[in-house]
Parts: sequence; structure tokens; C-alpha cells
Amino acid sequence: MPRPTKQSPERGDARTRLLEAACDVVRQKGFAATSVDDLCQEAGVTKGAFFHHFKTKEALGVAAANHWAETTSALFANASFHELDDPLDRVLAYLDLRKGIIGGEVFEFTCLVGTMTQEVHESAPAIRDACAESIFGHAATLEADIEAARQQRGIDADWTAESLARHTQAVLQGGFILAKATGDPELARESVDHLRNYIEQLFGVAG
Amino acid sequence: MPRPTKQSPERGDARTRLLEAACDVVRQKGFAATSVDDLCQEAGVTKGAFFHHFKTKEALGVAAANHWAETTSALFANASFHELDDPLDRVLAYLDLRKGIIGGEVFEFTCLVGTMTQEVHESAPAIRDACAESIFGHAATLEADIEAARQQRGIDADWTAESLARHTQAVLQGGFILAKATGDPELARESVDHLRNYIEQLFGVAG
DNA sequence: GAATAGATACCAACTGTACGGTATGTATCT
DNA sequence: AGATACATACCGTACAGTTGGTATCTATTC
Repeated sequence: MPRPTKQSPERGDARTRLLEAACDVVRQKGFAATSVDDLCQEAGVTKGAFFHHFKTKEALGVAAANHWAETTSALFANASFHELDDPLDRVLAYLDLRKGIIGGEVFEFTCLVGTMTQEVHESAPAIRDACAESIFGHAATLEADIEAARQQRGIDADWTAESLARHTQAVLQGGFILAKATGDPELARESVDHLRNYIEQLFGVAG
Repeated sequence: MPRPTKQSPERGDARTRLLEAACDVVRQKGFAATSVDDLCQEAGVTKGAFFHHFKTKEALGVAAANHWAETTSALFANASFHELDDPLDRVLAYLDLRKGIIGGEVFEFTCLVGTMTQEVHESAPAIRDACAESIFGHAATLEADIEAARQQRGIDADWTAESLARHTQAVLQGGFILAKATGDPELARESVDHLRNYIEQLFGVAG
């Protein structure tokens, strides 16, 4: 899904370009430190266009979180691991996919909604709620496979599929923070490895 | 951060109050959204005092990260779990302590340096580095107990104590994000439970 | 131990500007 | 003709940082 560039004239409309700019710039600088002018410049549009499409900067934040939820859910919905028959294999393949994405520049693999949540959880509830829906909506797609795996293998666990799905998201988000602290993606991958190891152990798989 | 010396005698109250204000306000609003005036008002000092003690807002960010490292390391250094004989017990008791701290208002239990890292990792390397030192310095204190536990129990692991110590910090940081997304501390505690469960399994402890 | 000089710790008032947002325009659709 | 999709120019303010001041320490000298 190649993103239109500033050179190419048939790139998306201003609204879409602003949302994509927000994904990139906010992940680099944070939401508060990203100015409306920053976004307009990155998107190649004017402020008039910005405030035509978004009533306020906060409204853009909400729309960006929703845009993020849409694009990432499409990404994972189309991934090939869903074709695996064994639900546990699907869960583990999901983790492998997540790990494989982590690399290159920090802003390229980190999570927009995790970043925004940290900043605005108190001051902008509308953005926070949109971020929460993205995170937990995504976790819910994983929860189904975890629960299926648990039932299929007859695991009598003291944890719920819901909590384990949420835990995967916590590990990913936390890994991103360590990666940001050092600039080294390996720290995020390392935590995914521990998470995979944990899930294998929960399901009695030999490492 | 250096204790008051003869050259730099008892540092004014204002400096400490500003650092403590930063810990509170930045955890609520984020670093960029926290204005110097916010901090001065919270600390009950004037802007003149602020810029007497800190050359720039960024310098305050560095000092706040160092202050955080100091106060938290003192907190954990004085905790009673260090008296336990079994190193694995110390690791598990550390997790119990971490879990016990999580509760009340979000800004009261979340991590200043994790929050700041997310925001400034690209734009303010000095703050990022101070945050990284706080995070990984803390992880290192845990690493010692993990390594001792591993050697004591003769575990031939495919993971290092260093990576597991870092993973604990990732889980905590990630748990904080989920808690912020919902306002519910339980989500952070839940991830600590999974982490504890993981470590017990790594060391062959029956849940 | 008094006087003095310099450094430190603050305070109040100010400044330049970058920010979010607005007002108003025009071209292109339906 | 009206709505949509932009663009240009502008506005009030909140921001980080400055200036210039005073009070209070500390060190030194006589």
C-alpha cells in the first residue's frame, strides 16, 4: 500500500494527507509538540485546508487515532497468518509478524495511539478514548485466537484470553518505550521474544 | 544528582519544589504540554526562580529525570525485599512491590521517565538519555537478583538476566499505557501478574 | 566582630514570536 | 445556486526566555 508522495499529484486528498502526516510527525515529536503548521507543511497543504477538515487540533488527533485503527486493522486482517489452522500457531505467527515489523527508524514501527495516549490521557479524553478503542479493538482480534487455542488444547488456565491479549499489547507498547529510550529496535524485539516464550509455556509448547 | 556541597550549599527550596512539580504535572499533561508557568504555579515560585535554577525548560527535563532516578532508586533500595535470602524470592517480591504501588490516580503510579521518553526521544536527546539512564539503571539493580537466581538454581536459559530485567521494565511501561488508555490501574496490575507468572515458569516454580 | 565584597536565591515586569484559530476569498463540483 | 474544497492573510494570546532588581547568605579583611 504505497503512500502517495508530495511530488506525485494524484496523492490523496488533503484530509488523508494530513492524517498520514500526523501519523509520521506525531510519532517523531509527540502530539503537543507537533504544530498545525508542521502538519500542513508535511502534508503540503495550507492551514485553511486543515481547519476546513478538522474543527480543532484535538479533532485531528481523534481522526488520526481512528485512521490509525483503520489502517492497522486492515494490515493485520489481510495478513497470511489467519490461514493457519491451529489457533495457537496463529497467535505465535501474529507475534512473529509483530516482531518482524520492528526495525529501521523508531517512528516507523512505533504506535501512534500508544504515543498519543501517554500524552493526552488526562487533557484530551476524546483522543484518549479513540486511542483506547484502537488498542483494545486490536487486542480483541487477538483474543479470539487465544481463546480458541485455549479451548482447543483444553487449557484450564488462571488467566483469561482477554487479559493475555491485553498483555501482548502492553509488552509491545513497553518495548517501544525501551526502543525509544535507546534508539535500538532490538530492545522491542527482545521483549516480544520473552512474550512468545511465555505464551509457548502457557500452552505447553517446548521452546 | 549531587547532594548539597559547600560550593553549592543547601540548594534553594525552589529548585526541589520545581522538580517535584515537574514529576506531578508532566505525568498528568506530558512534557511539551506543561508550560514553565504551570510548573512555577504548582511549585509556588516565580519564573525568575525557574530560570535561575534551570537554563532552559529542556534543562529542567534533564534534571527532573535525574531527580526521578534518585528518588525511585532510593525507594527501591530501602525496600524490605532485599532482606530475603533467596534471590528468586527477591525478584518476585520486587514484582509484588511494583504491583502494590499501582493504584489510585494514574499520575500517581505511572513513570515520569517513560512518559518523557515517549515524547522527546527524537527532539531532546539530553532528556532522552537521562530517562534511559534512569530506566536501565533501575533494570540493572534487578538484573543482579535475576542472575543470582539463575546461577543458584542452575537454570540453563536461552535468555540473559539483562534481557529479562529489561523485559520487566517494558511490561511495566506498557501496563502504564493501558492504564492511561482506560484510567484503570487494574490493567497495569494484570500485566504484572502475567510477568510474575512468566518468571515463575522460567524458574520452574509451580504457580 | 564590624565592614565589605561577591555570590546566591529569588521576584516582578517585560519581550519577541510561534501558536491555534478566524475571516474572507475563489475555483470546482453537484 | 449552493455546497465543497481548498488558499491567503490575519488576529489574540500563551509561550519560553530576558532584564533588572532586592534580600540574604558566605568569605575575607581589618
